[in-house]
Amino acid sequence: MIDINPKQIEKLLKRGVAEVIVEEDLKQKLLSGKKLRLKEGFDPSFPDIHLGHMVGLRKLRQFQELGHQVVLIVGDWTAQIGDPSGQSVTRPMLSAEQVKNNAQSYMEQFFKVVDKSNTEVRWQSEWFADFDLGDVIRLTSKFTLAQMLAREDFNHRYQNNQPISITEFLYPLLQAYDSVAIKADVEFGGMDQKFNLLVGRELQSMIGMKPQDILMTPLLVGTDGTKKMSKSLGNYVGIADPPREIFGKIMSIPDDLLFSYYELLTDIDDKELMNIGVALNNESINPMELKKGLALQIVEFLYDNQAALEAENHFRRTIQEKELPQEVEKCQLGNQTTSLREFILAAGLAKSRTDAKRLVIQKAVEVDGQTITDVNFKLKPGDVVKVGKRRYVRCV
RNA sequence: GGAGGAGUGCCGGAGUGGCCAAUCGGAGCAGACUGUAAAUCUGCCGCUCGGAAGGGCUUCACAGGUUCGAAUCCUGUCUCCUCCA
Repeated sequence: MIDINPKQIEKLLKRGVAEVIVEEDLKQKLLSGKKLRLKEGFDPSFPDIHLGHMVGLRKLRQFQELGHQVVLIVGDWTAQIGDPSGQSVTRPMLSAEQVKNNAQSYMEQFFKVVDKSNTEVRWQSEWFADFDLGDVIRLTSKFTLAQMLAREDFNHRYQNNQPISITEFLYPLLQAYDSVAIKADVEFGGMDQKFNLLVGRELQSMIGMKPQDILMTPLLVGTDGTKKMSKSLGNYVGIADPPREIFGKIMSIPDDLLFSYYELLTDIDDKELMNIGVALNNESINPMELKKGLALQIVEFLYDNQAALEAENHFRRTIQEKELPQEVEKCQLGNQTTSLREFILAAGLAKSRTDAKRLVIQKAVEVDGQTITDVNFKLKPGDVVKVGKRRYVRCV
């Protein structure tokens, strides 16, 4: 039932793992043949999962394949506080209503990566609904301000006279209590979760439970190549994005990111991974080709082979060969909108008349393959207007 | 309860009476180039008229006021932060 192949286990604990606490302990647990409860929590404050989350989810999936049990915690309470991790400002509270809606769509995406049949979904409200003030006081009394300030982001904010709300201190405590409630053996999370994860260990042992081990995955750098992937920074590739978009976004990552993306987001074996590293270093391969391979694999994983090939094809035609895409959006050519500028505006290709004019003057507009710099250029039905690198509209 | 500080364009953040639609950085958009929607370089980046030069309009929390003239000064309001208690 439970796979205890030491080689396999060794591999899982190495590739794409930032840190394990306590490594030796976790190894023993995995070798024991016991079915482990793998905790993963999420806050339904943002309903979208991106590739950054996928790094951890893939790890979960791999452990699942050894036969272990994933316990997914829906943080319907913590979401209302907002995770302070990595934040430099206080988060606004969400309504219980919003949280419910987000959780649903979040899970749909979650199970694109993690095996649903082997996952137990638990809502925090199962145990927090009955929490009364006494419980809260008992829970908070176990921790000190010094402990909280040991945490870097709190400390930073404190030093800089930035506000920290009391509820934010509650966040790690609630998350820790989840581990108690579901008797977690291992908790998964990104490196930015370290503090929260450690509090879970602490609380468990205070209560006389064997503390969970912690497996942290590295933070994936976003498509901008500098900051961690995050929705609010806009440098993300969403798991639910359509295939073409995923493909395109992958193609736009800086070359430097290629290796880590391969390492964290694909299943290619370690040997092949090393080869890629070498090839990148001595420039014996065109990074573009590697990027295509990466994009293919990711789209295939999230959709299927056919979608991946289609997306690649689309990329090659429209971007590399600058061909017209097969289906082009249409826009009605009204009396008022026969001039190029008006049409661009009406078709939603520019946000204002000034903006439309700017595009034309900057040589960003082509009509039937000809660059046009005259804003008053008269369009006729059938003309295809191209704005920028990849936006096309046909006049009707 | 008291003292002090802050609110500027998508974000960060200059600017303390005219030279300000407002420096700079980031994001974004575009062009060139390229082995790529990478990197690099260049331009743009409130609305509007104009091919352009240039003009008009609405902006610097909100509402009033002083002034020939205000993001900048005054009054009030709202919001936020810090410190003391």
